[in-house]
Amino acid sequence: MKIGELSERSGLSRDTIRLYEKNDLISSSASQSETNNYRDYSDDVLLQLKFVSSGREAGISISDLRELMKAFFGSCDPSEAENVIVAKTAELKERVSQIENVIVFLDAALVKVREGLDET
Amino acid sequence: MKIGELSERSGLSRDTIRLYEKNDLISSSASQSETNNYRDYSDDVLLQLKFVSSGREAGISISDLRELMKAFFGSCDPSEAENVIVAKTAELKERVSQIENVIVFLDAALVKVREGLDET
DNA sequence: GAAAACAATAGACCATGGTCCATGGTTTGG
DNA sequence: CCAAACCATGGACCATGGTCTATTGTTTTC
Repeated sequence: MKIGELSERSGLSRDTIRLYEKNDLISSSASQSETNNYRDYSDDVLLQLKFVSSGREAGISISDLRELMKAFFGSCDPSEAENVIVAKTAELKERVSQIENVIVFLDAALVKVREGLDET
Repeated sequence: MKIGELSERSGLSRDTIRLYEKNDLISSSASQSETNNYRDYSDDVLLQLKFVSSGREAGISISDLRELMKAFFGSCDPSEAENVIVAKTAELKERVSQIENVIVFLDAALVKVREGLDET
């Protein structure tokens, strides 16, 4: 499919898709036509973009995602892929626990605020 | 205390502290001395910075943190503070679940990678 | 076949979150 | 008293992640 359809189906702008491609998160091939230089994207790319955008929403950087994509889909050796995935999983879990710490703090603050409300 | 000590004790650079102060995450008072324009930071600020930096590490933006700091320490009315805290808590929980989705994906990928390793 | 819609490329632009540097003033230690 | 260490201010600079624009070329569609 061409970038327009991919954009439509992925919910990402053309610009963002091109940015991701430039950063090696996805790849494409030249279209069959000899008269243009349009890029052709496979259906797989759609799945990859879904992963990428959920990763971005979760706060994972593009360069981290590039490593992960390489581990998943690239042809690098599986034991290195394993290392990357294990490492990133650990990072993400650390991140979750950081956020949960903040949530705990917020919960405590909420209790205090509500006590203040009661007294008023 | 002066900014140097605060920097030392908080683990944040002077520049970062000044950035946070400019963004109203913390505040300071003029020093007693009439001959300089140094700022003076209370011990409370140290706690606030601890919260801010853990929030930053958890990926919370400065402007979001500003709202939270206002809710905690500011003099805005408690019911609005409650709203802010509840809203931010919900956002953070959403973020956690996004990250956990990615982790699930990574776990599945890991299994596949390991199967691949076994076969080799 | 002409206009509208689409594509590629490059570069400008923007916000965010920091760091670094230059300047000039202040304080502190020896 | 003098140098070293500290402070404030402002602006430059950087990376990241993305959007917007202009230009030029290609397809679609009527």
